[in-house]
Amino acid sequence: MSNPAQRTAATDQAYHAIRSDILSGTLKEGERITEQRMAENLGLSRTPVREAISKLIHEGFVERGTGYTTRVAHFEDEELEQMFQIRKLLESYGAARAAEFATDEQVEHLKELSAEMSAHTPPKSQSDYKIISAANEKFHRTIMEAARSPRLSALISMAVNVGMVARMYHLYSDEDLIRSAAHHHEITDAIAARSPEWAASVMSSHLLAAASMAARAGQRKVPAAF
Amino acid sequence: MSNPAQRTAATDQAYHAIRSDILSGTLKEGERITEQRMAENLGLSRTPVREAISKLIHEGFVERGTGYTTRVAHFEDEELEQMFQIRKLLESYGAARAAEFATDEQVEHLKELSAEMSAHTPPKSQSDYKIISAANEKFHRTIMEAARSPRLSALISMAVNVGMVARMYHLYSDEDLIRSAAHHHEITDAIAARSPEWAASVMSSHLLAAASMAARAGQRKVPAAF
DNA sequence: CTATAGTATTTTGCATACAAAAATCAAACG
DNA sequence: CGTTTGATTTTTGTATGCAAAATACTATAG
Repeated sequence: MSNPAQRTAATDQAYHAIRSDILSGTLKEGERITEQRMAENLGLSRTPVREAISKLIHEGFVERGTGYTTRVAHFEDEELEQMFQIRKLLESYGAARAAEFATDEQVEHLKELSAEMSAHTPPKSQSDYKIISAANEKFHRTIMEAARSPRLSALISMAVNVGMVARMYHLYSDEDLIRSAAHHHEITDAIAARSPEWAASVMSSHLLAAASMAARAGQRKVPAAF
Repeated sequence: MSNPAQRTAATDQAYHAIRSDILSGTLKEGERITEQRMAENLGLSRTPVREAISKLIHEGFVERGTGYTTRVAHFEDEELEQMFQIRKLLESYGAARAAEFATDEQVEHLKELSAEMSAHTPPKSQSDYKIISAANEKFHRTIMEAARSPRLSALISMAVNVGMVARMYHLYSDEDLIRSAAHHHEITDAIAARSPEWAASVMSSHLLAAASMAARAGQRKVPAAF
């Protein structure tokens, strides 16, 4: 259009913008989205928007129907339950390996992330939710890196529908979040103590608790999160 | 080049071609790949190749280094072990769910497949191997379908496909294959008996045995689990 | 001969163009 | 009034062009 030398990664910009719109509810569940409209709104061309959408599809924020219909993903409660079960299997294993292979720097990083989450728990504002959510994501990713198994990481990233997780976060009660924070601390300690079984066990509890919350949340209606 | 608007999914074509080249070894581990060269080889433009590569990166077949270096992901020897551990986790869970959700028709089908495999075990000819292999594949797929979890199915098929092409015939001794056939029968019985724990337990044994064979076979080839 | 600086060549990221598939709309028909 | 069919407009998939970043190459200095 008129912006030739844009050196700020357009794909990232599109990705975050759309993702944010989905999480904020600006784009509602089931709403149809098109590359062109998104591109126009952002003042970008279709190419980076297209790539961003591909990524969002892979992560489960967006889904393609038959033909040219692309819409904000809506997910079944059953799927959410399944996802947590699978995560439990894979991430427990990952945590055990992390206890074995994590570097001191990674352990330190986990401590920082745990502390950050605790500092904002229970959350008092929307921004607290965002901070917790982001730190949580990074926490789990750091553990998987520490597990030193690219294949495992790839599988988990396929298994985990980030969109589902992010959108259900606001369904956690304060008690849930406090316990979650405690779990993070305990997982960190288990890894620091180099105890694979302990780490796996706590991770398992952590995700079973999450699965239970997911099931419980199925009763209520979701008013589109933060 | 001179190809007017090909309507046969170019992205899929590129994806499968590159993936296949990686699995077959045509593209070696650590080898650098560029969009342009891939596109030229396939007679496509960069765009679909680019998308295919993005997908492959996300799935862990390809990795980006710093800058413009994109190369075939390095496949550690140790990852073989990981692969079986992961498969053990996922397929045991799948077997448990199958015990819960399989239809009578599916149970019947599993019985037929087990019987067919037994009838050709130990194999006396190359065609016996092929029959066993085909029945084995169908057996596992049927269990997966019976598990009623598309996400799980997708993950397992990924885990199995990664680096595990069908050139594993000679790694199994007759004793191995006899035991494998016994496992299949027992898994079928466990599912027929609607016992998730039994099914999961036998499946676990089944894959641990396969892992052990893989370790015994050395660092070179990767067997599929019969 | 090695190291380094400067240049030339790749390689990617983004924008744009165009054709085919799909969706939308409208008119004809029951 | 509802349904179907045909034309019109979106919308996507793919190709292509271009500029900037990164790599490879070359020549020069030490």
